[in-house]
Amino acid sequence: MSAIRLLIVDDHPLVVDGLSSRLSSCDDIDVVGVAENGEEAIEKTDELKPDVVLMDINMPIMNGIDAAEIFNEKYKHVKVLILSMHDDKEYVTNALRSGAKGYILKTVSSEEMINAVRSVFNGGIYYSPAVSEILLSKDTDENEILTSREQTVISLVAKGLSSKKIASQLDISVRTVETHRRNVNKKLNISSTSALVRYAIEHGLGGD
Amino acid sequence: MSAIRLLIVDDHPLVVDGLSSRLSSCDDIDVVGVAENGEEAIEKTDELKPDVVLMDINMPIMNGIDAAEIFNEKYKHVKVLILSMHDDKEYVTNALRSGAKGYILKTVSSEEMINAVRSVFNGGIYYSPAVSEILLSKDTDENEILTSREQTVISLVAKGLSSKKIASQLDISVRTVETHRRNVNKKLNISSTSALVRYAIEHGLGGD
DNA sequence: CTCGGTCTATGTATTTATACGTAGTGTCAA
DNA sequence: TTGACACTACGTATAAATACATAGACCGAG
Repeated sequence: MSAIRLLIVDDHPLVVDGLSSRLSSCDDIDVVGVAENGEEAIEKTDELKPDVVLMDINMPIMNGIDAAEIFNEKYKHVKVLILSMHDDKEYVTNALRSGAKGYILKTVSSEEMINAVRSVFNGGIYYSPAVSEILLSKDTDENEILTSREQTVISLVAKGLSSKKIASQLDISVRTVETHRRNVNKKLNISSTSALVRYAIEHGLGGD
Repeated sequence: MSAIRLLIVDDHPLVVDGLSSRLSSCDDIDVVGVAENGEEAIEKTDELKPDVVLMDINMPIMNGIDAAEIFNEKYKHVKVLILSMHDDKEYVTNALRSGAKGYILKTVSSEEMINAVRSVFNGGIYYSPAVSEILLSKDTDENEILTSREQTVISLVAKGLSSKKIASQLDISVRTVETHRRNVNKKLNISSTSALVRYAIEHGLGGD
């Protein structure tokens, strides 16, 4: 049985080098290449023919989610395993929606990461325990109780716009913006702009 | 000549493991231990006797800056090398102010990281080229035009405290807090709390 | 000693945000 | 058709923030 051909995609050379180094002691995993962003990973796939792509999300030029979608379209045999620091349900569900076969956090041990690579190679879907917990959580993700419009508004708040400017941009009245803010505050049990900005940034609604 | 005793401090096991693995091929560097936060690093120092501590900034329980300050007080012979993803001048200057002998970004190659470890061990101060550029930059970092007090105030704003609460905490009048806020807004050309919070978070003044 | 910078604080005025309440309109599913 | 939901918006009230201006006290450097 031949080794798993692994492509590592991360814009931090230290991370890449460390992973490569660590994996060099695995007989059944062969690091066939590295890439610094999603686009480069895709470009190298024909040449490198990876079985599994271990990929970060936040990268320049093309992020891991967009790349995973393309892999899912054009290279169905290539399994994407996301390696991310983000443990928000939002990120996890977006990744899986994009076709990734697994999601592990950067907090996991090397052993678990190696197990994850093996699992997805063998056709499984791998979530680290912490991620499983997030997905199975009975606690509804707060973003899911926010309407689309509310998310739009707080995203703009998080970009630093005042309610007046938001109203202008969305062509609605200031009073409507304030109502949306009030509704969000109530749903999330917060009562300051600061907390609202923080929430937005921490939940992928930072507006950037 | 004996090997450099290196202690790696990072809350991401994958990073730690990768670095250890990579460094295991260096004859002159001996990874004598790892720690997941600043406090643990300090606690292990008597036992492990590291020459150099390669340490991240953002970690639970005690961040790298606070830890570096303590190293600088209690273990002067131990050289702290910061390994961080943050390239803000603020982070760099805070780190160096805390006594760290070097600052490299997580974007550097393994070779450079190894060189950095050697440099600080040999008594030098090491900045990666990108960091040097930041420090030599003619562009004044906005944080540098904020007074210490102003930074304190906006840090608390970013933590979600109202001006009234900040006044109470700092034992000054609300009007003084407002004046500080106004001065900051003027210097940074912003005019909303949301933009202020965002600025603070993005420039290491998030108050966390 | 002088001067600049920082911190503190107040007067005045206006705008903005938070919060309670209410309700019309449109859409969609049952 | 009805009801639920989302979006829109206003009345009322209060608190908080923004902005302009001014100035005293203290400290440190020249």
